[in-house]
Amino acid sequence: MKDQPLKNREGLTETEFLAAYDPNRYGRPSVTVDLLIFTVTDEETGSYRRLPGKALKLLLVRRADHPFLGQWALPGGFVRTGESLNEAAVRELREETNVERVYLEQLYTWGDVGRDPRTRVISASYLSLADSSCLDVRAGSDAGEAGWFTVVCRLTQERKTVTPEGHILAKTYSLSLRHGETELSAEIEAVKTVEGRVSQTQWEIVHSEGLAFDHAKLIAYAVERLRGKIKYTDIAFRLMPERFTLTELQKVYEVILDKDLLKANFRRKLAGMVIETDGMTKDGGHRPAKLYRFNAAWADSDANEEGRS
Amino acid sequence: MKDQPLKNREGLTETEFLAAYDPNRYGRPSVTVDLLIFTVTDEETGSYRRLPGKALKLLLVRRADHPFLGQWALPGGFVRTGESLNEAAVRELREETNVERVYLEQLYTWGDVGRDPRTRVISASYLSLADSSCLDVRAGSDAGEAGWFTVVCRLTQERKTVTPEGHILAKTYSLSLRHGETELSAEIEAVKTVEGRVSQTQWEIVHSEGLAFDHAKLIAYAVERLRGKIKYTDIAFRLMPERFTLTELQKVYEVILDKDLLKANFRRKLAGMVIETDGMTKDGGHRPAKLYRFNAAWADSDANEEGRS
DNA sequence: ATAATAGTGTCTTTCAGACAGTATAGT
DNA sequence: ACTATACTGTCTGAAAGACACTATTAT
Repeated sequence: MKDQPLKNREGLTETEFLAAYDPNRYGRPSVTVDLLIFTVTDEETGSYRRLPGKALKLLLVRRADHPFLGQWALPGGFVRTGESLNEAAVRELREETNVERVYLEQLYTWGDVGRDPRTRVISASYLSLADSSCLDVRAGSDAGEAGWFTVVCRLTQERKTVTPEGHILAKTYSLSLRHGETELSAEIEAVKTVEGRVSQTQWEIVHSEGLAFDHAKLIAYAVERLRGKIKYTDIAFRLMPERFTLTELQKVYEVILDKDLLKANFRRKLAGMVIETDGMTKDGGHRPAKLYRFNAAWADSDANEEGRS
Repeated sequence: MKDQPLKNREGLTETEFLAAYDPNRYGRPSVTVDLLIFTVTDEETGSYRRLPGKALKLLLVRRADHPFLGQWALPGGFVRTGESLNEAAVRELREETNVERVYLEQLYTWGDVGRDPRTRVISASYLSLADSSCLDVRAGSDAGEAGWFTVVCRLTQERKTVTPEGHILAKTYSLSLRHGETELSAEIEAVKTVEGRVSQTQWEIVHSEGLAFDHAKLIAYAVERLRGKIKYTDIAFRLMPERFTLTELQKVYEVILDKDLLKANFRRKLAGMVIETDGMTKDGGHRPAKLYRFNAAWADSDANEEGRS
């Protein structure tokens, strides 16, 4: 607004100030992005003229170095100086899966001290969803082993304690990840405390086996979030191929929500989000189904999304 | 699982590896927390026996140094080495407002390059809500001026463009912040792009006057989030005093949502969240109202809260 | 015919929205 | 009586949940 440069208390102009600025005045943590890349695959039922089931899969990589050598971790890496947080997430995603144009959304940033034994690390977690037919399932040009793990995350306990000033709601999730012979498991608790006019939610790992860092927590959090958002947004379609039957779509919802839905109601609810194509399935032993595609003109009500919050 | 220590490719055990680890191998950005501290205050209507109106207020501090010297910014600061992200937010909140036990929730982490001219800065934004009667309104033991700004954030334009492969939904918000003679204004766009099976939302500042950094974006995002959450959680009560009338509560909803609500419906919807007390208002020229308090046993359905998503 | 899936019709309950009405203090 | 607020009753229509029913293919 003024043409003559402002000076601060030391009498420096902004240019002078910036030239003298020492970026190391405050300790600097390392910042990483961690990716939760989910997809849904068909699982053969084997038996005669039955439709394949669906499984929710998550990509994990095996750690080839300390710390947590040999354990499984979420793909991710350090944010570089010249790239934004989102760009780092896109880069890591491409490095791990060779896909680029898929759904990617920032979830939560984890910043506890001691999360990483090497140094102070703050990690922004990103949720990514992809159609399995677009993915090289032998993922990872990156070094080391990678694998798609079948995810089962189940609410196993819900405790509510009423206190004089409020209540405590503790939910325990058991998380199980399977890939071939490898089975990882963990138990995570989400504790919500309401006390007077204050409330707070905390996620804690009760126990974790085979998973590196605090990644069990990040996974449980992401699954919960996925479950929440699938109810009121169109994210499920990010997991579908171009054309699909309504039964396939319903199975995707069911595997994510970990519960069965009623067919008639499901179809009514999703009617506006899909468009009938002229294709039909013509496989085996039963009535063929119409193929649908996503109605890209459908607009959800939620503005707060970061490709949400 | 094994008692004999694992060694990596260089033959180092974990202890050896950690001792040799160079934390500066990757560039380290600075990390800050930025606080969006909202409260609701009474605004005198002046005129005869009328109830006071309500205003949504946000705490801003005036920058006493470069960059953006003299402009207004969100309170916040660097995360220290020994404290978690949440702890840093709690500390900054205390430093700015002398309150500690209030609602605090992580919102989103902003990591664009060039957000801060000093150095690479990544900022986790936190939403805080407090009852104005708990706050020292002359906020800030911290150096410099601070002020509670009346927030008006209004959706001024909504453009939907249908493309062959999807659609683009652009929402323009006009943000206005007033505190005494000072008036800050900005225009922010939230652009959601749906293209085939990919979607993405981006927030951009169209113009910003008097607000430092990209804080206009953080504010618009927080207001949108607050509007979203007030509909399905109990956060509104974090802004209320111990006892309140239903009309007061309704006015808080109205000032946040920036629209009028129908009384009968509002009361029906909130009936389960409040408990009648035996108090009554006994002020002026009209029928007295019952006083209510928050029903702390009320449980919202949303697990995904930090301190949701 | 039968197995297995595809797809529809409709009843009930719940809830949001709209509106009209009654009640009660101070002056 | 009048003003300004407090509070209630009820109609409507949309959406969610539950369930029963019909349709169509390959073998």
